[in-house]
This record gives sequence, C-alpha cells and structure tokens, in this order.
Amino acid sequence: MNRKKTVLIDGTSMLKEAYYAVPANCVKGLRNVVARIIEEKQTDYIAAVFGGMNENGTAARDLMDNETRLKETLGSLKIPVFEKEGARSLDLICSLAKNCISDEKDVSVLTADENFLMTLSQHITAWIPGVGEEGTELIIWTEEKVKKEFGLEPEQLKDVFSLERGAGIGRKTACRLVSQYGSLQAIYGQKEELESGQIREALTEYEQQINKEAQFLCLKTDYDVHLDEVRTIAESEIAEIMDMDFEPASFPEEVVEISSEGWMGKAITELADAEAIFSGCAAGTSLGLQVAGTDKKIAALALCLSKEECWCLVAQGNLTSEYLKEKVEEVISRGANVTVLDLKSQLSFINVSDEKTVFDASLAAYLIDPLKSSYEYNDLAQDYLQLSLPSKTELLGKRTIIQALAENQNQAVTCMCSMAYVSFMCGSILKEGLKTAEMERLFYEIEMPLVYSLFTMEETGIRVERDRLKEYGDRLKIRIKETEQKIYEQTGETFNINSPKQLGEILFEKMKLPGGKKTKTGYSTAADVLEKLAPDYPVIEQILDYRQLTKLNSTYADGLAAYIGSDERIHGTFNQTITATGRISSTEPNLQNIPIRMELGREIRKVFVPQEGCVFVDADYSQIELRVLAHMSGDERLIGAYQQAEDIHAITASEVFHVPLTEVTSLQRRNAKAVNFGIVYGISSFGLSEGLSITRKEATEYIEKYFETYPGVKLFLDKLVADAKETGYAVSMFGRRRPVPELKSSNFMQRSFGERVAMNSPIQGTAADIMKIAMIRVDRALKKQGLQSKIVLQVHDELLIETRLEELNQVKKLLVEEMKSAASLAVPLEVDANVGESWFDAK
DNA sequence: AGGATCACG
DNA sequence: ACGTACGTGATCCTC
Repeated sequence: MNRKKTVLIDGTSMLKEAYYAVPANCVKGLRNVVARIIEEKQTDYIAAVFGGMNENGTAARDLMDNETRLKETLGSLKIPVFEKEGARSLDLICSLAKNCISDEKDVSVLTADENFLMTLSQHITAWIPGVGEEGTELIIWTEEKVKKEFGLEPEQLKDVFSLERGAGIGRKTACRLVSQYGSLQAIYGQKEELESGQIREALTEYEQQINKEAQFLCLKTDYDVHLDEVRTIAESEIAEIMDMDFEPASFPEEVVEISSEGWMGKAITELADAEAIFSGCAAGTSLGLQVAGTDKKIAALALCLSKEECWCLVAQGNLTSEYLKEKVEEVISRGANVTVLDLKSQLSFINVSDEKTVFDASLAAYLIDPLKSSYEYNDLAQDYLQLSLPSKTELLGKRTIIQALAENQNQAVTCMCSMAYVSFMCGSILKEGLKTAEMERLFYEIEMPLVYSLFTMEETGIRVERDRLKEYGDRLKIRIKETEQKIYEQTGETFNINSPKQLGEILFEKMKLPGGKKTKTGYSTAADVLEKLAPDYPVIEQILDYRQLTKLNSTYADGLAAYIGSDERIHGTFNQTITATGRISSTEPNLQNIPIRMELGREIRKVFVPQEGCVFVDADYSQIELRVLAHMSGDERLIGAYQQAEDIHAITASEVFHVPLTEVTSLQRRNAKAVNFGIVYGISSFGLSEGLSITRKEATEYIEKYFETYPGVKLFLDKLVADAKETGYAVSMFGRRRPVPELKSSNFMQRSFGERVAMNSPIQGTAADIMKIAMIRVDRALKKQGLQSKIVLQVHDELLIETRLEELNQVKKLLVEEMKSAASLAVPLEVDANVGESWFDAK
C-alpha cells in the first residue's frame, strides 16, 4: 500500500526555537528547511500551523513580527497555514494529523516541541532539531525510536514530562519510575513503597504542579481542520523565493544551528522550585554554576546538576537576589564540588568562604592551552565536548545577559544554562587534563588563589585626580596646536599628521627626504626610522614631538579620564587568561603601560594618588628575568656575578670584554645590557644588530663572547629549544606550559621565531609565576595581619600598595619580604621599594 | 577588520 | 636566501 506523505510544520515552536538561536536568521533558516523538503520531494502535502505563542516583553513583539514574515514566506511557497483563535499548535496539528491518517496519509511533524513525541504512532513521525552525527540536524523520531531511547510507549512520555517539569525529577529517574509502575497514576498508587525518600517527598510536595503539567499535556484532537489542498509550486518559483531577502542588516549573518538539548533548562521564578533545586545540591555533589547580575546584586543564577538537568533561577518576587546569594554561598560552603567559568567576574555577587571548593574551568583551560583567544563556554564546549554551541553574541547580539534577561528571559536563560552546563561537563575533563600535564600545583596553588587577589585589586581600584589630569591634558592640547602649526609652516601644507600615508608622501616625495619604503603599505614613518633618517631636518623633531604629545593626550589624558568613576578611582580589569607566557594583562584601561621613560609622559604618574590618610609603597624586582636565567641555567659564573653584584650589566661587560669592573666604559656596559636583553628574548645576531645599530658580524661576536663567558647559559638555551622541539611546548620552573607549534614549521622565519619563543617563554613565564606567588602572599599577609592597606597595581615586576599611614612600616617590610622570598633561587631576588605621595614619587 | 605606531614590562 | 629581537593594549587611519 502506497500511502501519501504529509508534512505538518509546527510554525510556532520552530520559529521560537530558531529565534532564540539566531534572532536575525530565524525566518530565513526555516524557509531554507521547508524549501529543502519541497525540493527534495520528501512530501506530497505540506501545511503549517500556528498557535499558542506565550512570550512576554520585547521578544513577544519581535516574535510576532517574525511570525508574520514567516507566514508570508509560507504563503509564497503556497503552503496553507492553519490557525484558530485560542488553539495551541500542538492541538491543531494533532487534529490535522488524525484527519490525515483517516485519509490514508502518513504524517511527519516538523517541530521543536518535544511534547510531540508522545503522539507518535505507526503513521506519525516527528522531525525535531537535535544533535546527530554531524552536529545539529533534524532528527527523525519514530515510535520505535521512542521505545528504544526511553524504554517506553510514546503515550507514556506524558507522565515522564509531567514528573520532570512538575517535580523537577530528572529524566532518567522519571523514565525508570514510569517504566516500573506503568503510569503516573500507578506511581501515586504505590507511592509509599518507593525506595527513595527524596522522590516520595517530591511527589507529595509537587503533586499539584505535576497534575498541572499533565493537564497541559492533554491533547485536544477534535478541531475541525482538514487538509485537502494539494500543494503545487514550480521549481523556478522556489528559486525566486529563496532569493528573497528580508533580514535586518544590523544582525550578524552567521547561520547558527538550531539545538534542543535536554539540559537547556528552564527559568525558575518560584521560591518553592528554587528550594527544591538547592536541596539537591548536597555536599560532595558536582555542579556547574553561573551567576549574573549588576551592582553586586544577583539577577540570575544557573545551576547544572547532571548532564540533563539545568536550571536558571531568576531573581523575581519572592525569589530575591538576597535569597539566591545566601543559598549559593551555603551550597559552596557545604562543600559541593562547584565548577564555574571565569570566577573573578562572579566574585562581586557571592562571598566564597572556602577558596578550595570552586574550580574555574576557563582558567584550567587557559593553563592547558594558553594560546587560545578566549575561554568562553562555546570555546570549551567545542574543545572538550565536541559540541558547537551558539556564542553569547550569537544568542544575545550586543546585549549583555542582564539586558537580555530584562527584555526576554529565554535567550538569557539559554546562555546562562549553557555556561552552567559546560562548566559541569568540563570540570572533570579539565581536572584530568591538569593532572596529565602536571599542572595541578600551578593551578591550585598559584592560579586559583590569584583569582581572589586580582578580584580584590580590581575592586579596590586606584585613585586618579580628575582635575589634575584635565589640566595636564589642556597643557598638552595647547602644545599640540603650536606644534601642528609649525609643521604646517615647514612643510607648506595642511594635512593630517596622524596619517602615516599622508606624512610619508609629504616627507619622502614632496620634501624629498632621503630614505625609502619599508612597509607593505608605503613609507615607514616610525620614530626610529625618522630619527635615523633625518637628524638634520628640524621638521622631523616637530613631528616626533607631535606624535608624543598626541599619544599622551589621546591615550592617557583623555583616555584615562573616561575611566574615572564616581569614587574618583579607576577600576581596570586584570586578565588572567590572555598571555602566552603566564603574565597577566591589563585592559579598560591598560594600567600596565603608563608612561615612565620620557619625562613629559612620566608626569602622568603624578595624578595617580593614594586616598586621604594613605601613601603609596611601590616595590619592584631588580632584573628578575636575568636572575631567573642565572638560576635555571645554573651557570656558575653568572650566579657568582649576581651574588656579588649591584650593577649586573657592568659585571657582564667586565667579564665578557675581560676588563676590570672599574674600567668598564659606558659603551661596553650598554652593549652588555643589550646582550643580556637579547638572551632573555631568545638571542639572534640579527636582532642584536638591530638593537645596537651594529653589523651582524659584530653582533655575532658579542654573542659568542657572551657564551664563552657563560657556557652554562648556552647549554641551557640549547636544551630549552631541544626539549621544546621534542615535547612541543616550553615549560617554566613551576610547570607552566606554552605550546610552540612554530618549531615544526618548514618556514625558516616561523621556525626561528619558535626557537626564540622556546628560549624566552620559560624565563618570562617563571618570572610571571614568581610575581603571582608574591601577589598571593602579600595579599594574604595583609589580610592576616588585619591591615587595611591594599594592592592597587601589578606591572609585571612591580607591585603598588595603597598604604594606611599608620601601617606604613609594617606594610613596606612585609611587601619586600614576601616578594624576596616568593621563590628560592640560586641567586638572591632583590627588591627596590619606595614610598611616595603619588605613583610618580614612589617610583 | 587590520596595519601602523607607540606606551609599558 | 629568508629578515625578527620576547610579552602586552589603545588609538588612529585606511580599506
């Protein structure tokens, strides 16, 4: 018997699903799916049904717009659309399907509503988006597949869903119960015989809600709807329709796959529901957590308790943010095994009493591979779960979670649950990864504790005198105008001095200055080129002045002013998962590149001041990287040099050039200093010759002499490269790894770069490790000794503390001691400390 | 979006 | 022969 095929599209659920995955492309995506079904002649009849869209807020309006457009599109594909006032699409489709079957047709329902699974029969199948072999695809559900996956008849799923949604019972448990007892009614009939007390309680407590869910799942199949129209449409017409464009241009164009995972979770807004969820978070249970909010107030909190159980608790009504804070802190202190992503960003919402119970998955992923550009949930899902999830931007556009939450719960809920889910799923994988890579101590003893130190530092911020910064900027602006005029006079042209293109043309073509091209785009006008090229032209000096002035003005004067908060302080961000070597980085604003080398720029540091009753204590390591090199290489002569020495560059010069220390010339010292730098950067004669403006031959000679003097260094560096070539990564003293894929490159330049990286990373990385240890210890000592002083900045080898006047001596001593003793090396770790009324004075 | 430039370690 | 010193971030300009 050859039955005709019918496809019924659940427009409402499919649109909603697509909309929350890709708001911009939802209609287009669905159109493509439908067009494919028609083109591939997978059906004889097709119809769409709408009804029962229950959304709130802006999403409702947005969805209505999209629904209208989708209906238009379906109309142009000559697909009949069924709709009835007050009717749910679920009921309409079931009614239609019933009539189709009695007309001897087979029905496939294209839907994102898994409730349809309970209606499957010999003649009804469902196509539901889900994860298949090749990522997200339409999964064909048949009666047999339901029996296989759930171990139940389709109609029994109604009871499973009711238990799940009404009582928050996990899917597996619910299936087991229904399978064991046959039906919901039977379960209640023998409730007292149930072994699990937890389930007994849930059944009692949530009886009403379970009944409500069951009621919701009762289908109405007697709507008077019939499918008698035969769909006919020419292929040329389809092509035309496919070309139609109705997307707003402002949204990203990427097509994101539709997904309907069991873990996607639901928004919880009732206190009783939240209670039940928290009661499931006993000591020792593993869970994924994600907190979001503003101004220290929790707005939402996602919890993942198993791989199919995710909840997003939204602060609302009785379910207050205070309650959520209290409960989640209780869960953590009770000793639950909590995994989060980017812990530092969540510490303003919760107090973590026991620093050992929270595991930061992003941070672990960073240690395992520090070369990645980000460690968000979708990155981790891809790398560790082989799962493609829509990114935060794809879900929310430019909105933050909080904004999206206010406008529309579901997108934000999906995002929150994704984070909790990925945390939950990646936790054990990453812990195993850390163990395999021998980075457990680095992680648990350095990186995790540092999260709290960095959080405190960010929260503290640094005071900046707004008025004084403004005055500084005004002075710069006057000088900029003057300099600008002089340059216009001397070049005889009014142009944009900031444009390297215009500047290059005027200098090298119009004024015919000596020199030529250097970059891909044209003439190089970089400072070192200009200095070398034309010391005789006064205009060059003006241009360099102009550059300096505008840099200071835009980046520092105006730039910093934009970040001063109402507390007169700048709270920058210190990133722990950015650099390849283990250093931290600073953004919004970058507080690690405030000028110091030039006099005029250095002035800016005068506006960084401590609050009343405080002074700054600044301490920095003296040549920490070279000392690390001395220690790690074990070169006796270099170690000896450091044990006796104050001026290491002079001593290096004395030993390399075989002259008494007192007779070292300033040129020799300068050369030795450059070689020392070169060694740390991963020496090459080319690089050194550039840095010293000497020939390559001379540079090679310097390096050879250096290695003759310190043979242990040569052996050490060679071994670093050899080891990295063998293992694929460079390693610091504390086990921090940096992969060096460039070492395998067939390209000479790439490979040479890899070799320099293999030499530099362990040195820079170890110095970074030591500074991190020092920060943690200084921070802990301040807290332990009950001091109010706070670390306000870290600049790689420098710490700045805002110190209460009465604590000054104690803090200064503690700071220096903790920094010096952060690591025990074969050479002493020297620390220079200064006190001042501003950062300028303390340096 | 990517390059050039320049601020820091 | 190739042609760069290592690690960052912000701003401006050009495409």
